Amino acid sequence: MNIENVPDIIISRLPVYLRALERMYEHGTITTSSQELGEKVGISAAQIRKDLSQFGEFGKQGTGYHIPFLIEHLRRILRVDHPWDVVIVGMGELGHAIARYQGFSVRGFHVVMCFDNDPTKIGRPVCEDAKICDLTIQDEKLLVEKLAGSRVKLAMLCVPASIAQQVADKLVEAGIKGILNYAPVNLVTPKDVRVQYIDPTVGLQRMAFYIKE
Amino acid sequence: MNIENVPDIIISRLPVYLRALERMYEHGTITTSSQELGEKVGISAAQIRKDLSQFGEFGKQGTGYHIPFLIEHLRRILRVDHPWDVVIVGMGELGHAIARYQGFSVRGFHVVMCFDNDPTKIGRPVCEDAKICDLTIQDEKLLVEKLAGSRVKLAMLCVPASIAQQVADKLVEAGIKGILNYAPVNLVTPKDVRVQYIDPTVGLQRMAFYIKE
DNA sequence: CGCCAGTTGTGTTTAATTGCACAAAAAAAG
DNA sequence: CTTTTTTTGTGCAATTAAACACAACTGGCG
Repeated sequence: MNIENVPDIIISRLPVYLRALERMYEHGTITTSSQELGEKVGISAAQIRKDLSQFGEFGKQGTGYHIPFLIEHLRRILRVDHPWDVVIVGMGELGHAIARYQGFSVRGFHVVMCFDNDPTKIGRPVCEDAKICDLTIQDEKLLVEKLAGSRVKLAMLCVPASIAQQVADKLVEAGIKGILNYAPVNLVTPKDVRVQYIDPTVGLQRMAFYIKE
Repeated sequence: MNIENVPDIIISRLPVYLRALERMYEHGTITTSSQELGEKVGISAAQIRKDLSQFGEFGKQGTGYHIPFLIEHLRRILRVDHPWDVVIVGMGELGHAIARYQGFSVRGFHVVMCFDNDPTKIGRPVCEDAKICDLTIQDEKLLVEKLAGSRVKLAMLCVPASIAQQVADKLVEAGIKGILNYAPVNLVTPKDVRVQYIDPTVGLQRMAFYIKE
């Protein structure tokens, strides 16, 4: 039950459990079993019980798990029981789409600043409709300055692959501890700075392997 | 060297190797070692050698790997040595952004049809500028009909979570074998239909766990 | 040509992950 | 109140994945 050295593979499943539980709760379900949850997320019941048991005893024999209780604990474990501020670097098509997307905010991640290195973009509003997003694109040169001392620890990286590493280095310098990297390159970072990769093509290629006709 | 039962975890790394190799090749490098490649992708050299050895002997002692040769073989293994047609279902903000995004096409995945169930969207062009994307949004009701008998085997699912499963069922019925799912729900599919999940929030939550102050 | 530095492919060992199975507890049924 | 059913948490076994280590091969150089 030492939360410090829980293997990452277990951590990686918790958001999936949380997502499914939140969904069930929205649908009015207040109790579930490892079996039922397992069917929803495609993971064996034993696996789920073992994963959860790393952090405490949340279930009750004969009954299962009380959903709101488990949600609360998972959020606390993942440290998403409070909202997080996030910045976006690289305001191309993708950066704009992400900034406008409402889904992050709903799930507790607030975009608070946007940066780009293109002088023609700097100073422009991210979105015409200020109700959707009232941010202004800032100069990437000011990144370190603006972030140092702020509480922002998470960034989404949407710059071209060719400059992703150097921008990542700046993010590290600015005290960022987690980078959601949309650029199709692996990043090298100090080990206290985590990177999560989002490359749809990798997913497509991986599936293509299995399609035989 | 029986390609059929190579573990999925190995397959999942191949696109990452391929991506790095293509990048190196674009930069004019024509030879690399497992050591060097490992540093680029953050995976041990031994792991890379063992992964590749599942499919044949591509390297040469003393020299390493000839990059274009290895790229060619990885593409053949992953079956991305020819382009793939893909459809998008759900033309909200996200679906539009994906349809306009040029990156898929560059890496061999061509968007050939777009569907939505909203009558006000059906018949509209995906993009004002036909040079970027000259597709028209089609009625989701026609999905099965249009796809059956076509060679399309891959789909990107961008509909709201609430209807994702039922649309996925239709995709399965239409003969789709791989779904890139952007909806934040797990999908249940027959085991010959693969699903890859893209949920940025999961990545953010996973990183949030490690940020302690 | 012979030696050295570099590098692969793989057999073997070690570590990590998952699956199994069951006692213990709770609730439901009789 | 007793029995049956349900379901958890967990020790142990089995499986899977990763790391290690080295023989075998290659190319370069004196």
